[in-house]
Amino acid sequence: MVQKARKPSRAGDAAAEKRPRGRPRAYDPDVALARAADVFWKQGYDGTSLDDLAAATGMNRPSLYAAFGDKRALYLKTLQQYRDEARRMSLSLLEDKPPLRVYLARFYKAALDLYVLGGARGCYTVGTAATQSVTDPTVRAFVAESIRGTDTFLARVIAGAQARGELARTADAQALAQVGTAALHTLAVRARAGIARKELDALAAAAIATICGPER
Amino acid sequence: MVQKARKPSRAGDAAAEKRPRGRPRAYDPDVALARAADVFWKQGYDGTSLDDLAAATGMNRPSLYAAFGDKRALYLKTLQQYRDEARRMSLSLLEDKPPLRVYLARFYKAALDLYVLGGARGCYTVGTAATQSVTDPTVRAFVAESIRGTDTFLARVIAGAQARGELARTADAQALAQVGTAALHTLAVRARAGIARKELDALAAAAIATICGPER
DNA sequence: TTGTTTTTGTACTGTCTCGCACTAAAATAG
DNA sequence: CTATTTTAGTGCGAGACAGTACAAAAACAA
Repeated sequence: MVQKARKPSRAGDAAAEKRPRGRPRAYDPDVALARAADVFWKQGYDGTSLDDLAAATGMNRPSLYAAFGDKRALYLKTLQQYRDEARRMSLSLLEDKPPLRVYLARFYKAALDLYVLGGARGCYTVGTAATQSVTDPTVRAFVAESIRGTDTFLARVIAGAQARGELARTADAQALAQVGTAALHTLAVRARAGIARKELDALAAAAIATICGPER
Repeated sequence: MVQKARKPSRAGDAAAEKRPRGRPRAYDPDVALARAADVFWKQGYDGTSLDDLAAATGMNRPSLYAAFGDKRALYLKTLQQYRDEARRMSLSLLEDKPPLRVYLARFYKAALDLYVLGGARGCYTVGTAATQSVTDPTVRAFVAESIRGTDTFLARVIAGAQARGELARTADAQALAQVGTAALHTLAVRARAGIARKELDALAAAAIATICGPER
């Protein structure tokens, strides 16, 4: 699975902004990073060799080192990219200010779409980083931050809905957010265990009902 | 960390039932299995070498092979042992037929005691098997069975409490059990992320409140 | 063309790793 | 005391792996 080589762009190329001096790269760093993440996602950090990564990205080892540093540095970059993308997505689903119930449905659907893409792989962070977390303090801190980030993001969304009168004023937004995160985690684990999408959807619906109350 | 050598038992040994013919083993298979699990638990499956396992068990590689087969077979045995032990524990906490609220408090306390033992390592299955789950169908099936086992076990416990009048008759035991499992999963992940015990305890308490209703 | 710059691709080194063959040791049986 | 049985422990060969040195290639500059 080789990356499509960028054709040698001549002078009149469309989006070609001032090509730098030497031989042009044969790969797109962002695409390569995503391909590398795919491999880590499936095989885990320790289960992935540099040859696996080279094969997946279409790059050879020296190019990998030059572009991303060693295996660990590359992995950390994929984690970062994953989290950035997830946050961007979470925010974009909020743009038209939907009711909480609608938003959560979108949120879990988007997550599950990602979790079952190309086989049962679950959440990238839960499925691979959690394993490394014990031996690598940097990864551990990253995972902890990610989880807290999800908690506080959901808490903010839920508090907003509460302010709009969608939830009882007595409800504890913080606690409900943790229920939401817990649901995400169990979905992440269950998806990686190969449990069917239908069941996962039902679980997500149940979580939404727990947070928002039974459907009217 | 070498295993204590069993002293050469003479004829009048207490629990010595008919020693077999050849040279006696220098290790206890169950202890060795537990030590091996400790290493996998911390470093993950792929992150653990046979030398690591040999060092941890005090056995050498040929003895490991003779006793447990190859690395994968050994890992599967540790998974089995972990699940058996977890189930045994879950049942033993139920022996004096405590109220649901009390039982769940014990249940999560026991889980967390295990999850933070010797550093932040979380749940063995979630923390290590989930990673292997994608590439190893046997592990995947095992993880799925374990999760379903937890679901149905908690459902049975909750339904029992419901029958005793501890929960509203309208409550959905199945759904509440999934909340309970989800809480366990988020605790497993969070523990492995190094989140403090105090926070984990609070999360467990919140989960219990969600299942049983606010404390009276 | 010729030189400069940057990337690509090959090849190499030392280390780790698995799995097994083979020898040494520790026990029992007779 | 010798033979037999079972395990312990050493050591080896084949292969995987990470990381790097070095030469070839592809672009631009002049």
